[in-house]
Amino acid sequence: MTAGPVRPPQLGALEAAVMAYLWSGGEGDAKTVHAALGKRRGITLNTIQSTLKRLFEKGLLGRDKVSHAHVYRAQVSREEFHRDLLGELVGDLMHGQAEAVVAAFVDLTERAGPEHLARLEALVAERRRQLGRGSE
Amino acid sequence: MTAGPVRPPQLGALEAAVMAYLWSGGEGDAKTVHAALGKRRGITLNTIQSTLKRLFEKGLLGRDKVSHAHVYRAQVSREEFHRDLLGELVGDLMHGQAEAVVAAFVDLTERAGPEHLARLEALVAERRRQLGRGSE
DNA sequence: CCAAACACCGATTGACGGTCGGTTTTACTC
DNA sequence: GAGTAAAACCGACCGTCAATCGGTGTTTGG
Repeated sequence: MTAGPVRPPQLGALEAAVMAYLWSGGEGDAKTVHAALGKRRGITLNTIQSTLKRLFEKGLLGRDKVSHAHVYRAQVSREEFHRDLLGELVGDLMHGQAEAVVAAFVDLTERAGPEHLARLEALVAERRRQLGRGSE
Repeated sequence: MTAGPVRPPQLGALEAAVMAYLWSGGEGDAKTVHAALGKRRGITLNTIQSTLKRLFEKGLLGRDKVSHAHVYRAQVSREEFHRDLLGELVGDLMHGQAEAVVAAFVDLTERAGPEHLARLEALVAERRRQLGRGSE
């Protein structure tokens, strides 16, 4: 096996909305999801069904047959998905420009809310402390 | 103002290669770029030309007419582009999961090379120090 | 067994990137 | 100034992919 690079699939707008719904709501069948966000968008139940199926095929959703309906649920947690997404990008960018990437991230963190900087610093400190033992 | 959504365009494989070349090489016309990476791929000069033009239209490249040829150069630095790219993603993810995003990033930084953690910590510390005083 | 509920298939549309062929424009050279 | 070669430009086609839905199976509950 060739070690498939864990490519987190790019999601379209509707796909992202569906994932967000299931990450928050836990689970749901096509009808439920359609009621929650299909109605507003004026799209048919069929569209939701197709989207759910595609997400299922991408491995992002799991499903169980309950009576004659599929009940979908997230197969990959929001955190996991985001981690992969970020990892994909950062992994690419880190080649040669690691410094710049790190700096950019600090910048973004501050912009997202200076209070997050404290959290960031604490996490980094902890990691470094753990690195202290064992290696140089 | 709410900040114009600076959407960094997603680049295709060839586009990314061209940008990488110009970020490193400084500048070049279609022929140069084609010689550098078109030949290997067995693609026409025309293809390179189209790609350069699209990147120009996206605002990523600038160009000057020298004699009857366009000489292209990066209009957006690699760092700037990466910053925008990262900003786009992080901005999306930070909504609600800021903690997780920060943690994931620290994780990735360590994986990319534990020596980067020191840099990260230093940067964060500096930012926090600057937050203490007024601005300017 | 029949009808509703639901899944599945196939087709279409609209972006986009990659890829070129063919045409037009441009700029030197004689 | 005409001729020519270089390069730009235009338009077209293909492949991929998400969104969208109509039509057709399939399952189930009464």
